[in-house]
Amino acid sequence: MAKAAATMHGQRTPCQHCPLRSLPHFREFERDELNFISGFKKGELLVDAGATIFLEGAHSAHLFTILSGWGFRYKTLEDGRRQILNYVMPGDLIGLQGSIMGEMQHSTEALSPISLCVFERTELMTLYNSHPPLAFDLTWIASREERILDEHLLSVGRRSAVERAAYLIAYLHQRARALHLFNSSKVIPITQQHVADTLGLSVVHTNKTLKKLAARKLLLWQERGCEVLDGDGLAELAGWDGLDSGKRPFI
Amino acid sequence: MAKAAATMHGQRTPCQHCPLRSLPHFREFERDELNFISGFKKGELLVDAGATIFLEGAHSAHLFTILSGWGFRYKTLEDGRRQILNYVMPGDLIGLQGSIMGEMQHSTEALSPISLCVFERTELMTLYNSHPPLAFDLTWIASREERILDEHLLSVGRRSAVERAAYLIAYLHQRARALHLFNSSKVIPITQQHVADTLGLSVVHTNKTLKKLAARKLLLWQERGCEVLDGDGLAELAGWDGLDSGKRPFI
DNA sequence: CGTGTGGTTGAACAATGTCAAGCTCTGTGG
DNA sequence: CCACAGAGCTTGACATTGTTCAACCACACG
Repeated sequence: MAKAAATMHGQRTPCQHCPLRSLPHFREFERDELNFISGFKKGELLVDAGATIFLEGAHSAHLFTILSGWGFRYKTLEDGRRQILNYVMPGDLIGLQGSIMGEMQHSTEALSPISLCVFERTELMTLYNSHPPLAFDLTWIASREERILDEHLLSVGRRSAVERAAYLIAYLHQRARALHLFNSSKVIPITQQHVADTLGLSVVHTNKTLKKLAARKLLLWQERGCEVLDGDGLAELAGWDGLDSGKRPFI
Repeated sequence: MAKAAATMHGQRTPCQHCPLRSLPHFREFERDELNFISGFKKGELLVDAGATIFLEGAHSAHLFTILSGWGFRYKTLEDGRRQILNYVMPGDLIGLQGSIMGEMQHSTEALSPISLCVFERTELMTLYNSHPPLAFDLTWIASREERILDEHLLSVGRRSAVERAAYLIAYLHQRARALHLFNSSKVIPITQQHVADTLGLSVVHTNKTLKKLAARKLLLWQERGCEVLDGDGLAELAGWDGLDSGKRPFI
């Protein structure tokens, strides 16, 4: 199932030349902050599509920032039922929950090949001591995740199947677009099984639901993913206001 | 509908004698931290049952810690469908999301009379600058909320109606018990409408689902609330591991 | 060539929602 | 003290939504 290949490198991209920092989506950093983070970064990690980055129950010594690629966080029940909680994309810090509170209570898997910046959990407290604005950013990052989960919960709990699907695709589209991820592929690299497990639906019903959206010319389902034709139309159908457009911090 | 009565007091309970601090559930504080927080606290606020504490879209200048009472966070769709996101109880910090990120994107309402400690948003950065361990606690608090939302999402997305209901009641029971909230009443002060809006079900179906749990002698539905007969049984039925039993910080 | 993964479809069935009515409290005003 | 109204709970009949099962298809890959 999961090809668990992972390769560790020494530091390749220095934070000062991080390709993500030039995106208008992220806030600017002080030189001092940048230097600190560069020292905080221990190296880079490459994982294959399908690889598990974190497993529920683990106590990881590391946390990561996604440099490139797509992945998702999920939880499972004992009998195998799976719920996808959220998707991770470049600039996202993963493993913070586990680093702050101890044990990881969800798993994280790669949807595409992913490259990661590696940080060490034990050095987190140094960050809090020496760089209060970065500490604030960490709380900001956790609050943002909370906010997104609020919206997902509203979606799964109260939106109809069509609305839910429309919301999910609109959400992924907005995030990916802000990160300029559609320069090469234009396709969101998920299967209908992923959509089903995110929306709390069966694959069969998900398939029929996506067909309805395709019939309305809102999206197109390709091999290995989804192409968005009308992101605003999807958001409107879902009754969703869209994401914050302001700049956000990242570590 | 909402009786919006609220009364502001000067500081009544000094943080050094906060009744919550003596609970084994919370972590101990340094004298220095306690002094800082005591200065951070601007007063106390009393709100009636049914009152709205935060409204979606507002930019509140304050954040609060619950001293006593029950409440809940929720979001609504334009046509009125409501999703309850989580419940708030003594020791919970509310309004952090809004304080960190700007606008509040959910509402908060009191289930019972609530007393609140009042803090000012503008002084948050002082906390980050002067007390790194407290800053860490704030991130911890945000991460904890995230973790709870993860579990809720799993519940609403993948558990059956009976499992969901069992999980919710077990969850509320465990939290309230850890806070010694059942000394007086033994009853969780919610209506079946609240349960329905938390689980993403209709009230009618919720009623029938709760009857099944009552038939199994797991709980008892009273006027104005729910009494738990077998918390472990509920958790087991839901396939839920329960909350962390460790101490947690609070501000 | 097989084989596997992911997508598609229809039919039977189960879970949940909607509607409508009635019931039991509690609080309120006459 | 009684009548009434409203909130919350309960129940049954029926409609809708979503699930399960069982095929089958198309394509990529070894």
